[in-house]
Amino acid sequence: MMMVNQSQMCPRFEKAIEILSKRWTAFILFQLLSGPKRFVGIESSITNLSGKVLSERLKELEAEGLIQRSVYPETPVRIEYSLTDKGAALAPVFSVIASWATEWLPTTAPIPGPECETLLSETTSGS
Amino acid sequence: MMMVNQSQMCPRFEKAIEILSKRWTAFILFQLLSGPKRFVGIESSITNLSGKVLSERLKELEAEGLIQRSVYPETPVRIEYSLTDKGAALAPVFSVIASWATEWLPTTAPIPGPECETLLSETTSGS
DNA sequence: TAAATAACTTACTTTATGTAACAAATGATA
DNA sequence: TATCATTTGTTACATAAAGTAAGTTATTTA
Repeated sequence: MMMVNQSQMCPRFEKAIEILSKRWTAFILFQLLSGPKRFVGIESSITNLSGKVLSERLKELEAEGLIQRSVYPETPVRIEYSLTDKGAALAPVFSVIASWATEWLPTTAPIPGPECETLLSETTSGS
Repeated sequence: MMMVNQSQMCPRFEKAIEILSKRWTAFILFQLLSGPKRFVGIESSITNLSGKVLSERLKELEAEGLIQRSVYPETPVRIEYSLTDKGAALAPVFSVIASWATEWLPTTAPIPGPECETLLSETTSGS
């Protein structure tokens, strides 16, 4: 029997969705949008993300060319993760998602959290 | 010990990312962007998506108000899934992702697939 | 009554993720 | 030199999510 790629999608678009919809990757990328961060910094900023999976994701994202890993041999060693140009180019994606969330998701905040408007910093201006 | 929500993210934005980054949901929503589809139509258009998970996701998306389930009591019964206004409002998200993919992902097409440029237009010829 | 068809469900297997203890790397310090 | 403190991971094991394939329901036709 002949195996057929039945997807009607552009392979690059499909790949982009695969990257972004893998669990935790979008959160990790978003956290790095605001600047370089260390391992524990990312870990503690994302609820329920385990160090084990963060380690896997960081390797995957580095392999995809979305983030860069920089080692600073201080005492103790400091390792920073930052977005590459390719990764930083995803900013508009998060901006559009934020716009949609603002318009369509209920606010339902039992405890008032941080102001949403400020969270996307320089990317907040509508497209 | 006091439990603290350590996330620095806007709850609505976090929710949006959660929805979109759950496995298969983005693909399902994208498929519905081009118009209402039946269960098997969605299933066959997304490689490796099982009927079991599709069934779960469709219920979740309906519960979120992103899609609508319509029953047509014909012979045999026909059930169509379509985007609500809330769901259709996600179109720009996919558009921006597609732009990013076009600019930053390698084309690496061993077999030339469908033209990427046409895939996000509402006028895409249906399956 | 039985077949045909679409839309799911259920039981079971495989894969992904969470948890918590442990190892590797680094320079300061004894 | 050797040990220590600190950060960054990694490993072993348990739990949760997803894949597979057979079964169920509902309906009309024969």
